[in-house]
Amino acid sequence: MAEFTIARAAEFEGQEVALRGWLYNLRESGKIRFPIFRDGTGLMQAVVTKADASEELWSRVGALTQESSVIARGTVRREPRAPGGYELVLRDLEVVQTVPEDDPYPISLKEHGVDFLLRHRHLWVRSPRQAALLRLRHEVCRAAREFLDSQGFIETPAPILTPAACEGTTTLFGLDYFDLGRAYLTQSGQLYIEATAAALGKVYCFGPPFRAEKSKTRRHLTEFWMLEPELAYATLDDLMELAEGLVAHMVASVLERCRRELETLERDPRKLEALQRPFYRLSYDEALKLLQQKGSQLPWGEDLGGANETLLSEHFDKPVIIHRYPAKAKAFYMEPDPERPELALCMDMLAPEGFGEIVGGSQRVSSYELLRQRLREHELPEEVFSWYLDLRKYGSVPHGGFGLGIERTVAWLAGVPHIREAIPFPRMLYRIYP
RNA sequence: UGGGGCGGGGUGCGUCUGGUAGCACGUCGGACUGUUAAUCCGAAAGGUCCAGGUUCGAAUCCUGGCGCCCCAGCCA
Repeated sequence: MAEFTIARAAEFEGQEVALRGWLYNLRESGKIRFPIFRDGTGLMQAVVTKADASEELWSRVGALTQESSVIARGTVRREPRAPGGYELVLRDLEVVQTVPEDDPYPISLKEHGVDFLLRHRHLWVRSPRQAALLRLRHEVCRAAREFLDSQGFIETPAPILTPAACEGTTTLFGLDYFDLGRAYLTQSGQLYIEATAAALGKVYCFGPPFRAEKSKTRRHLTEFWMLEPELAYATLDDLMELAEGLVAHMVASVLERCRRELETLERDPRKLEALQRPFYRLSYDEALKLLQQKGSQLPWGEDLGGANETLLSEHFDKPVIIHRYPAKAKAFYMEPDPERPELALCMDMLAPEGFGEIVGGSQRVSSYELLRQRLREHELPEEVFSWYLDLRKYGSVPHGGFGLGIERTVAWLAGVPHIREAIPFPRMLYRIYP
C-alpha cells in the first residue's frame, strides 16, 4: 500500500491510515476534540469524541501541546465540514515526543514580527505558508533543470572557492587558503562555465554565489542561488529567447504542480496564467523614452536603477526584457554591439508587478585583444585572468549566458515582497543566525 | 555607504499633553458533542534594550551605544 500523506488523503478515503506528523492546533468543544495535524504535505483535521474513544485516547488528545510529534491512526472520511474536505476519525494516537507545557512552542498561530520569526527561522519553516514557499521553490528549481536538460544542456558546477573576483566592482568574502594566500567565495560561476561551454557547447551551473555588498534591501541576500546557463555560438537574441522560454516553463510548471501552494500563499493564479509568451522586449533607448514619458529625468548612459526598474516592471503585465544598455554602465566582459559600440550586447529581465530584475546576462567579449584592454581599464590583475584570456586565444567564438536569481523568481511567483522568505535560511547583512 | 523609523510580559501593540504598566493573542484552569487562527468564564506572567543626562518624578524628553526594520546605491 502507498504511504499515506495528507496531500493525497482523498486517495485513502475509507482506509485505515497512519499519519506521521505534528500537532498544528487543537480545538475542543466539550465532549468532542479536533486535533489538527500537519505532516509536511499539508494540514488535516482529526476528530475524536468522548463517547466513542477510550478513556486513554481521549485524555491523550486533550493533553497534546502544539508541535508535539505524533503518529495518529484512524480512518479517512469525507467530511465537508473539515478543512480540505477529509478528516481522520482517530482510533489511536502514539505520542513520539511531547512539547513541554512549561516551555511551549514559541510560534503561536497569531501575528508575529519579522525579527522574531527570523530568529526562529528553524521553526518558522514549519508554518504552512513558509512550507508552501519552500515547496514552490523546489518546483521552480526542478522545472528549470527539466527545461535546460531537455534542451541538451550539461550541468557543470563552477567552483565556490576562487582566486579572484569575477567582476572587479563588487566586494567579496575572503578567507585564508593554506599557503596560497587569499581566496574568495565566488560571486558568479560565469567565467568558469564560459570554459565548460567551449568544451560542451551548452552548459549551466546552479549554486550559491556570495556577495559581500552591504545591501539591505528586499531583493538582496549575501548568499543566494543563481542558475547560470552559458552557450557557445550564441547571440544576444538566442539568450533572450532562452531566458523567455526558461521563465515561461517555470511559470507553467508552478501552475501545473503548485496549485495548493499558491492557494496557501493567497497568490492569484490568474496573475501567473496571464504570463504567456511572448514577453515584452525593449531596447535601453526605448525603455528610456518610456521612462521619460512617465516623468523620469534619467540621462542617457546611466543604469536604470531600482526605482526606474520598478516603474517599468509595474507598467507591464508580463516580464519585460531590456537589452543593449550603454556599455559604460555594464561589466567588463560584455561584448559591444558591432553596430553601436557604445552599447553592450546585454539584457535584463524584469518581473512584473514591481518585482524587478530576475535575470541579467550578456554576450561575452570574444576578442582576445579587447578583453585584455577591458581588464586593464578595470584595473584587474591580468595574471589571475590568464586562463580566462586563453578562452579567447584557443578557438574563441561568440558566446554568452545569463544568471537567473532563484529567490527573486520564487518571491515574484509566490507574491511575497521580500526574498528572505524564498530561501530556508537567509543570509543577510545583519543576520547569520540560525 | 547615505536617509528615515522602531525597541515594554512568550508574541503583537495602545499609552497624543512625563505622575512608579494597559490591551489583545498565546499559555494554564474551568464550561461546551461539529469546531474552522472556535466561543465564554477565570488565573499566572513584565518594571519598560544598555549607559548617561534633564526633572520633585522618565517606558514617555535629550545624548551616546547596541539590536532590528524600511528606503536609496550595488546587483541575481
